[in-house]
Amino acid sequence: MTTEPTETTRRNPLSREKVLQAAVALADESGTGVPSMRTLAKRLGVEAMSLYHHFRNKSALLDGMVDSVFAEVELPSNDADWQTAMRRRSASMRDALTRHPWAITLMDSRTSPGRATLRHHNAVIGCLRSGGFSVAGTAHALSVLDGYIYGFTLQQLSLPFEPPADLEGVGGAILENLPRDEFPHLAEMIADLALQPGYAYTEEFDVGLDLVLDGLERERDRWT
Amino acid sequence: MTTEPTETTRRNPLSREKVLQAAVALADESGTGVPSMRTLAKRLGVEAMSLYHHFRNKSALLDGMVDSVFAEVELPSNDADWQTAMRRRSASMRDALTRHPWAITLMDSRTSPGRATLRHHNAVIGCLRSGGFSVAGTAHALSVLDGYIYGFTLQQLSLPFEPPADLEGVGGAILENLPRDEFPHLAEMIADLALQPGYAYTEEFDVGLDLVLDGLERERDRWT
DNA sequence: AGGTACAGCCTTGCGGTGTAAGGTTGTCAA
DNA sequence: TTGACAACCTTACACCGCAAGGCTGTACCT
Repeated sequence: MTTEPTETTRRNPLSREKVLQAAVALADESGTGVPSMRTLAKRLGVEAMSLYHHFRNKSALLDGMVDSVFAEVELPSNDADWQTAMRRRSASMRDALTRHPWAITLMDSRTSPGRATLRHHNAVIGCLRSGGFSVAGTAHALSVLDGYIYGFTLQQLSLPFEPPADLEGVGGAILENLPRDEFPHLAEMIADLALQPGYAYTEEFDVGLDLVLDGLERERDRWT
Repeated sequence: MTTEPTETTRRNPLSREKVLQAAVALADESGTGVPSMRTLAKRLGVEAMSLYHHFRNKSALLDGMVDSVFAEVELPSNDADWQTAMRRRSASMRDALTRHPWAITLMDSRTSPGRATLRHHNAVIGCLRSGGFSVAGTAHALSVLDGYIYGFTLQQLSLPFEPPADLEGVGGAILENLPRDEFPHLAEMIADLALQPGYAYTEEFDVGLDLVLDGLERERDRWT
């Protein structure tokens, strides 16, 4: 009697994972942040309300998105010493946050961590513990390290240009309508650094990371 | 002929500053973040669209809010050495961001800094420069310091409880439905630290800050 | 074979959002 | 007196998250 339009529907029903994947992809494409339920549904060839069968509300979906970003982050290996392990997972973390710029803003509004997030934290703690840190010392190290990683990435994302792009043009434009006599040090810094052809803000990350890691190494045995 | 209902209107017309003040207050009260234009207008006894006579769009209002937070931050004084000056302005910065939790989330979406923001950065740069840092060294120091401050505060704000509040209760609740055999290190850490009566996450800030400042002091003369 | 339970999806509708377009009003200078 | 003009309001639109409830194909039981 009727045709069989439901075939396609039945063939590929949507799932938590498929929805999350689409949501992440959509958020990555539009720099405007998280997609709306309606646009997300449209992308999946589905009505908006269907998504609520897989997620209790939008907040749950956001939780899932954040967790899927953590899932992309390389866990610290136990083969290397803790410093190189931390260096690698820090770079991986920063890369993931840069690939998904919406994630860092999302992170601070979510309070219930997912499994990938828990696994990540557990692995990092384990790495530091077997690297010789006490429990309290691990807490200190985690606080400084993650604080630095998130904060640096946050700053980098708020820069008014793409990281490798023409810093000269933007820097010059800022310099032009900046009252140089009112903010002399700021003007000097932009002039000296940002306009230097070779300057890449991204490299600052490693400078700070090394500073933090050196400090941790020095304090490690003092932290009982 | 008509009565004079406009008297109150004429007596206190709204201004950029009054709108900003109300917006900040409203954002502080409701933990839900930035107020909508309508609720903000209602608070001011005005219709929503009236606000657009003082701000080109909502983004401009948000810029103003962020700038007004920077205006609250204590500028580094030139009387003390750079380390204590940085320690004081860091604490002041963290306090401001804690008073206005919505600000840090807002910061990364704004790209055009206001006057108070520029003044703040200029003063910090000046303090480091006269503390003996080269231009490049100041850039490094700024990157690490601000990164740490923002990142730490971001983490602190995303904790699922009020900083001084009952960590025991929440920690215990988390511990209960956490698969301890799957995340042993995480469980150990929560058990050992968070449930300790004396533990206050806030104090972690100073531990990390001292670590960063010590590192900066050590690297200062190496950075040409 | 017939009945029933149910997961998956859709429809409708509500109260909220930012803001474009244009109307109204009080003030002040010419 | 007139006109310009800033401040403010009204209306309207397209979007948002989501509560409530309807429909339909599948699966299992008797």
